[in-house]
Order: sequence, then C-alpha cells, then structure tokens
Amino acid sequence: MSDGAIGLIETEAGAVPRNGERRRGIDRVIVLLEALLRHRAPMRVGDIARMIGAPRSTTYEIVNSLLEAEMLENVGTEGYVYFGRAMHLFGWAYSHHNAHYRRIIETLDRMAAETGETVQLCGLRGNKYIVLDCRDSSGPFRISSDVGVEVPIPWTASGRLLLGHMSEEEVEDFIPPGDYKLPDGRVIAPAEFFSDVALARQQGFSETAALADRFTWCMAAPIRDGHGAINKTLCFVLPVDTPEARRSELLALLCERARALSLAGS
Amino acid sequence: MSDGAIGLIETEAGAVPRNGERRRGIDRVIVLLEALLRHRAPMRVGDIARMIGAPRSTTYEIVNSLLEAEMLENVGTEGYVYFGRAMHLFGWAYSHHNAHYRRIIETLDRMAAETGETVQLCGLRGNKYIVLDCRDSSGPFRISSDVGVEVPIPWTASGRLLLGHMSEEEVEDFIPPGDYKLPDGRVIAPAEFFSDVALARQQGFSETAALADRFTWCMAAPIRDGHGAINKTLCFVLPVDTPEARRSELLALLCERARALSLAGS
DNA sequence: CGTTATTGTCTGATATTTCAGACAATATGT
DNA sequence: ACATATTGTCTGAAATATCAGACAATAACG
Repeated sequence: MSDGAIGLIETEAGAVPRNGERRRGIDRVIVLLEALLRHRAPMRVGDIARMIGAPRSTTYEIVNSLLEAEMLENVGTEGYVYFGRAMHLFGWAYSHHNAHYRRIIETLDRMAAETGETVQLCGLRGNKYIVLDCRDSSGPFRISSDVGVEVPIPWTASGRLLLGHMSEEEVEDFIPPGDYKLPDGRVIAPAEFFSDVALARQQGFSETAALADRFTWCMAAPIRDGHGAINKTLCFVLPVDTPEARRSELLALLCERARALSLAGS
Repeated sequence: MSDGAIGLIETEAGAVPRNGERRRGIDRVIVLLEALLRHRAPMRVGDIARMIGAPRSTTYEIVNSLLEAEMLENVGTEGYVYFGRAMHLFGWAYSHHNAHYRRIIETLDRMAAETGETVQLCGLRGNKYIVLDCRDSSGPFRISSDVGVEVPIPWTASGRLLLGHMSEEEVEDFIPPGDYKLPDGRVIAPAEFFSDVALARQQGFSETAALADRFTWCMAAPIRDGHGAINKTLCFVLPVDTPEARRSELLALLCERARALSLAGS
C-alpha cells in the first residue's frame, strides 16, 4: 500500500454487491472522482481500485479513459493519478456562468486583500458542511482548510446558520448522532447545539472559538437567496487569540458584505 | 430548438457510427462534458442529445446520473442543465494540489490587482490554444475571453511562444491549414507565422496587435518548466490604443513575473 | 383548430462492457 | 536467495447498459 489508511468506500445504493453483480461504468467514474476528492492526493490505480471496491482490470480501463480525456492526469512517474486539466476548465465554467456566484468570488478576493485574513465561502452538501471556496491568509499564521472536504455540521460556525430554517426536531433528524463528537473527543450536547442554531438565526451571524481545533476563532454570516433562505455563508477563520477589537471590526465587515451579496426577496 | 447554432460534434475515434453500433457510457459522459464546455451555456437534454449524437433515451439516463452526482445541475425551470458544484470542487482540487500552479495563480491575482489589466494564463490543448485561467480587467474597457475555449494557435501571441520548441517543419505539420484564417477573413501566410515563432523564441516574448480582433493588443511571456520547455504563458490583453510607454512598462513586468515563475533547469 | 415539434418516461432485445482470473515483470521484505 | 505483493496487460464469457422506437403530454405555429 502506498500510504495512509485507505478504506473501502460504501456506495449509497447497493450495500454489499452480490457476487456476479456488475456496476455501470458511469457510476464507477462518479465514485472514483469522489474518492479522489476525499483522499486529496494523487493515488495509484491499485489503491483506487481497492478504495472504490472495483476490480483492478475495470479500474485500469476507466482510469485510462479519464486520462485520455484529461479529466485525470499522471502525477510523478510512479503511476499516481489525480484530477486533470479538464476538471479545472469544467469547474471554472461552473463558477463563472452565474452572475451571483461571480459577485461572491469578487467579494471573497476583495475581503482577503483588504484584511489579509483567511476568508471562506461555505455551504452544505447533504448533511455535511463543506468549504466551497477560500482565500488563505497571507500572514505567517496560515490556517488553511480544504475545499470540498465534508465536515460534520456541529463543528462549524457556518453550520449553525445553515440550519436556521429547520425546527429543532428537523435538526435532530438531520444530523447524524456521531457528528456531535468533536475531533478531540469532546461531545456537544444536542440541546446546546439547538440553542446555538436559534441564537445564530436571531443574531444573523455565528461565532465559534476553539471548537473544531484549539487554534481558530471562526465567524460566519449568511448569504440569503431570493427567498430569504440561507444557502451559503461567508466566514473568517482567525487565530483564536485575535484581540476583541479586531474581531468585532471584522465581524461588522463580514455581516455587511454578506448582506450585500444576499438577493432581494422575491 | 432553444437557441444558437447547435451542430453535431464529431468524436475523434469513430467517424460515422455504423448503425447497430453502440458507445460506452463513459465516452458519452466525456463527450457530453466537452460539448457543454464549448457551448458555454446551460443546455436542454434534447439539444445535448443532438449535439453529441446520442439517442435521447441514453442522454436522459446519463444526464440524470450526473445530476445526482452534482456533476451537472439544473439551471432555471425549463429543463436546462449545466456544470454542477462537484465540478467546481474537482477543479479546485486540481489547481491547488500542485505548488507550482498555486504560485502561478497568486501571481495572476497580484498582477491583476497591481495593473488593473486583463491577465491570462494560457497553454495548449492538442493543437489548439486555450486560456487556462484569467483575471478580467477591472476597468470599463473589459475584454474577457472564456477559459477553456479552443482557439487556433496562429490567432494568438502566446501560440507563437508555445511552439518555440518546434522546427518550421514540425509547426507546419502541427497546425491545421484552416487555422491560419482569421475570424475577419484575412489569412496569415504560414511563412510569416514561422518567422513570428522564431522571433518570439529569440526575443523571449511575443506581441500581437489587432490580430484575432480589432480591439486588442496582446503580449505574452513564457513560463518554463524544469527542462526549459514552454508549457504555459502569462499574457496581458490590452486595449489596442494603449500608449507605447504603458505597454513597455507592462511588458517588462510580464517578462519579469513569468521568469520568476519558471522553474530552474534540472 | 389542426399540424408539427418537443419533452420526459418506458420497454424489450442485443451488442458490448464489466468482470474474474491468469500472466510476466518488477518491487519489497526477510 | 526465497517468498510475497504489486503493476500493467490480456482473455473469454456472462450480465447488462445502450439503443430504437413507442407513448402520452405539452408546447409552438400558422
């Protein structure tokens, strides 16, 4: 095995593929790309095969097709592959076709330039939180987090805002029980989390200090769509020891910019 | 038909699919995504089917799979689809896994901020030129070009640099004859183009004035890889009437930054 | 209103793709 | 040097995904 722990990814649909069962090439491609995204590093074909639970011969076949299309590309000389140039182009097309998204990205750029802090755009993917885009701090204290990696919602300030439209019961059904457990072993009481969500809704912003890790102070403000719903949030990720004066200044900026990006009610 | 001209895309391999012939789902996916990239706007399933030469029933099947994976997403309410969020995440992973590419992007950002001009990163895709990334001018005179769209190499300043490693004969074999014809009908003499390529190699930069269109002055400088080869170029796209003093100042900046991004020889 | 084109969903049959397994050629470890 | 694991490539055969075409339901048009 090349490195790290590589486990079998269970696909949503068929739990245990019975023997003699086959899977469609397209589905293999989808699972493969998602596996690569989670792994966040080039992988070898053999490891990919194990990770997505596909036969090696099939995996070679698929990988070669994707390589030819530049959706994947070879990295290094040891048979490693990772996302290719075509993916960059598709992703670029996605993020620029839509005027609203373009404005958001411009704001992200401007805020990063003005403040020098780490700025993120966040949202949900299923019942997990993900960073959709970010600009890393230019300072020596660089906290960077990976775009697209799924994180339990209760670990995040943004998560508290993004559940604002749900009742306490809905939130309870929505969050997998294990997601209240933090990386350091502490467990957030669900009741406490529900009241955090309510507070975030009332305040119109959310903050967490040293929650998912000991070093960061996160603050999030909602970007509302045309119906007033919160699909995305704008966040600062600061060193936890940032002085209060600086924090409140940044919070005000964050809320102002997020409000400016929100669409008028329909 | 919804809009615009939608022609049949010929796939590289099988010229005319004989009747009774089938195509693999994966290949359909690849052709579909490339078609969507060229079209640069949301499309309806029926139009996609026509464009990629696939049966409608197959196209629905594939599109629905990709929608579920968020590789595509619905746009509007009229059955239009375009690239989805997952593509953004895959593309982001591509462009950040590699330290060199990250440095290039930072340079792009900085140059755009410092000069306010349109800056591009360009490269080849097969025997065509494409813009890999860009930062549009902030000024009122905004010339934007689409990332990922294939353009004949002789239309561009970058193209002249990117062929620098080829002999005159190789260039002749490489460029499709039709690519010497400019959008306005003028035709570049191949001999003239070859000497442009030689000049670009000798100077270490390339400029074109009012070539692909009447309004732009383009200047490109090479980014060299570890072997001294030119894979990518850095460009400014300026209004054609930019004063000479400003142009030479920008050219100097461009060459300096491109050189800084080039990797030391191995 | 009749005519024509489109959309989205189903169906059954067959051409094809996925799959298990074998293979030689390297690596890796003891 | 031996045993073990891995890589990349092929093969034949069985399971099935792709395909043509039909269908009802709208939409577009004169």
